[in-house]
Amino acid sequence: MARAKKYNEKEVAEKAMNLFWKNGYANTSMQMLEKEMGINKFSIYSSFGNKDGLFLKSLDYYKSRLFVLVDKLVKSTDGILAIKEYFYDFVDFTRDTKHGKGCLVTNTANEIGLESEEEIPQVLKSFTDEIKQVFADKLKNEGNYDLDMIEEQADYLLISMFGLSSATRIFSEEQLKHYIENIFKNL
Amino acid sequence: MARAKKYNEKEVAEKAMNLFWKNGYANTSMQMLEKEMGINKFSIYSSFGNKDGLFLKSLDYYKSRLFVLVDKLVKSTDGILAIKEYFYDFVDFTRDTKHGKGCLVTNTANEIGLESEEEIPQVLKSFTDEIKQVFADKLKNEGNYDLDMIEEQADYLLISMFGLSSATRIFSEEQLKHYIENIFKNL
DNA sequence: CCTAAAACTAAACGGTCGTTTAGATACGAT
DNA sequence: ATCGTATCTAAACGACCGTTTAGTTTTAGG
Repeated sequence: MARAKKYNEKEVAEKAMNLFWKNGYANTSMQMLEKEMGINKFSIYSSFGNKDGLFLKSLDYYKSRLFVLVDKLVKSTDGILAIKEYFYDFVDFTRDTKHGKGCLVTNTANEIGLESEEEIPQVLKSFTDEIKQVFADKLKNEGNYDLDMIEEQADYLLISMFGLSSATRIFSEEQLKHYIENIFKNL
Repeated sequence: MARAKKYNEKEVAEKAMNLFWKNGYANTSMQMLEKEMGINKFSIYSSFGNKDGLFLKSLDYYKSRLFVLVDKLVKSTDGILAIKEYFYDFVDFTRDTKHGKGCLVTNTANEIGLESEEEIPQVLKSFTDEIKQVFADKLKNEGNYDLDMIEEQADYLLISMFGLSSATRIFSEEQLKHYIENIFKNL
């Protein structure tokens, strides 16, 4: 042992996440991160390896924040109504930040895709799969759907979430409300 | 008059569009464009001014391609069914390319936003406004909606198009079908 | 044919990217 | 107290970015 770190890795990772969230992966440079995180590039590299490593840690932190909403959904007994509430919670979640920049996961999926075998796309893919599974489980509890129908509706809800995420960056609260109400009109 | 250009501006702009479409705005470099368009950087700059100018011309060309579908929608007498068909046409349109990269307009909107006063976001904004207006007109012809309802449903359809555009990059033909069918189930 | 202007090629510009390195500094362990 | 090691600062790395420039080639008009 020699010298102790002056910064907390969780804290600086959170700051990094906010910058990635606001600007996207490619448009967030190490120089900007250096400034925002308040530590030197050397420290960033020694703590997180490289830019991808830092982004993965940022994603971790983002997911843990989002899981508060997901957990509420999982634990609810309200069935489809709980999914609708999750959509509204998600809008509030994106509005919570100064920047109205949608969802870090969906933004990154739109930016770099989900198809590559690289680690970041894989993490994104497994997250969206997880969300879809939660939707499917909720629909299962509803009872009045056969298995094919559940798969179909879960896809519908997941894609609608992608739309909602884009929409939070562009459309007004009122327009988002109309969108959500229409999504659940026939479920 | 001195020397004549060896290339056709429309042709090279189309090639540029395909590269922008595949890779996004920021991730398409002038070097890549030089190679794809088959002409020197000097020629690109003398024909299009700069990267933004080239992108705007690419957007022009893209819109003219997409307007084939929009025109069909405008001229149709099938009301809401025509909008649904437009959604399916749009999926085919994105599938027409080797790369399954969604819609150049929505991709760019997701990448750089619609809020800045710069020319590119303004062009994107006016295009999405135009599409929304087409949706609204179709709904008007349907007769059984009041004006508030039309505004609301047009927003719903436009945001659904954003979702569909993202979805074409990630989900299967079958999943997209489920999504579209669900969108129009209650209209 | 000659000339002048436009289109071409290729190299270089300054700036920023992600990443690395050299050297100064601080501090727990002996 | 001092030594060894981990953390810090700050500068530099090569690569690529969008853009410009200098110099050559082509060709229409007089």
